[in-house]
Amino acid sequence: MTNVLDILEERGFIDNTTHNEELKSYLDTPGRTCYIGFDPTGSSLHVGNLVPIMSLAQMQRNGHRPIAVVGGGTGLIGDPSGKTEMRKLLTEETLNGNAAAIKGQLSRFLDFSEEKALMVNNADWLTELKYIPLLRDIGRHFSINRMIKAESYRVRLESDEGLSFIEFNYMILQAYDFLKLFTDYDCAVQMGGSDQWGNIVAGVELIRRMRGKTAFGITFPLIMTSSGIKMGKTHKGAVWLDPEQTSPYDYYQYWINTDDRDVARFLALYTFLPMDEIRAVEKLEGADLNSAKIVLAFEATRIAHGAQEAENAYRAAARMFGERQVPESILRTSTVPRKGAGTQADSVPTSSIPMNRLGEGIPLFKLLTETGLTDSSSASRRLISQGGSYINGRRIDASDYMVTAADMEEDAILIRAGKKRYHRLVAEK
RNA sequence: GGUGGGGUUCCCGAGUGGUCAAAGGGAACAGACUGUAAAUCUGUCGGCGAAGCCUUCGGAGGUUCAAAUCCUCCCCCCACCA
Repeated sequence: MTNVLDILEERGFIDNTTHNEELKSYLDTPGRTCYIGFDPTGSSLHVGNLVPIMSLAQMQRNGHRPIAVVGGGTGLIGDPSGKTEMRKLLTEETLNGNAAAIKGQLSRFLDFSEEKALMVNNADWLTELKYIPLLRDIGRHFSINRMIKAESYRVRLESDEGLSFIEFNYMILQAYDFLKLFTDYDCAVQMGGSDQWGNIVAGVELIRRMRGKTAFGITFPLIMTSSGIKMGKTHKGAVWLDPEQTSPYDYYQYWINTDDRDVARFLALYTFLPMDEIRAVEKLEGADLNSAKIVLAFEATRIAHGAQEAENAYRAAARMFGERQVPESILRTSTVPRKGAGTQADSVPTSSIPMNRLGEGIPLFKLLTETGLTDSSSASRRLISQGGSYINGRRIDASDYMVTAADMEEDAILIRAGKKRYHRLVAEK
């Protein structure tokens, strides 16, 4: 069980592969090169991108060389796959900025030293292409008859939205990417989400036609939570890897709130913990299952933001929700703190408030809005009247409650809205 | 270009002159129950320091005591035809 393909399979990464047996033996030799394209349509990757990222990391940990292709060139076109409508076209500037940001984030997951992993931007070659030579050299290998049968195009051809010519070319460019990487980096494996199947196969075939060699494709399943939501989505939008957009504490909390049914599956996908430990998690329930969630959250945060941030988030959560000792027997390889790491408040959203304002007293409903815990005074009143507002853990149900210096506890006031949202107020001297 | 149908509060979707801050569902939020889970039940779900007031039904005007609802122009979407 050392072949990466088996590992990926076992951990739930595989949706489909091209010529599975050949691929497997191809990967028996270490030092193979594989790639995944990342769309630079945003300035940050998010939890939904984690499966591709982790698969590259698994590849690297098992002796192969991953290439992350930032789609600076294809991003100028817009992939119609899996989209019901045409994407807005982005400017080259924006795309380049995004590409740079994404590179930074990937380096958390992959070791780029000594070219153990590579990052390239397909804008480097795609923007150089000349139309006529492209048509003559590449275009002639593509059959329109075949292309329009591809799921991604068919959906759009049948829809009211239609498919623009620019999008129709996307497949050709992605196939060209694969050919280019195959030629320049000896990269014979492309991976991607299941919606990429058509694009990947197009590349595999292009390589066979033009080089007479076999290249391979692997696709990942679309990960949904058991409650039927796309992975990494919350009502507030995506869960980002950029700590500026999603704080490590919120990131940790996202994982803590994992549905019971998903814990083991997510541990396999989103951590590097050994499978035999993870399988044991499937039998856990109740409090122990919550311990497993702590490990999941800790590991996921550690991988994305580093050990320090993970520990801060752990301690902040312990302070807010009470500390739970993670038993040694559960996922023992994890470096999660197990013996009372203590608590800390730094990771909880904190703001300061002038002492004199506290002297006069501030209505609680105003403070709730100021700290961002509610959107309006009306919402605050609602919250208070429903018994969802707390100061230092004590429920406040007087809608006209005045917050004063008397509410200070250890130089701070901890305001809570509902069960999970906290804000800490520190007095300015 | 022609003809017909639409654009409603976060989403879907009712509403065709007052009783509409606007049915119903979903999402969300709070409470209870729990394990910071799920399911369930209850409540809430435009804004404003209560009554009351203010803003909202694609945009701009108009008719009317009164408009999401009627009229005019404009923008956008869809269907069929060309």
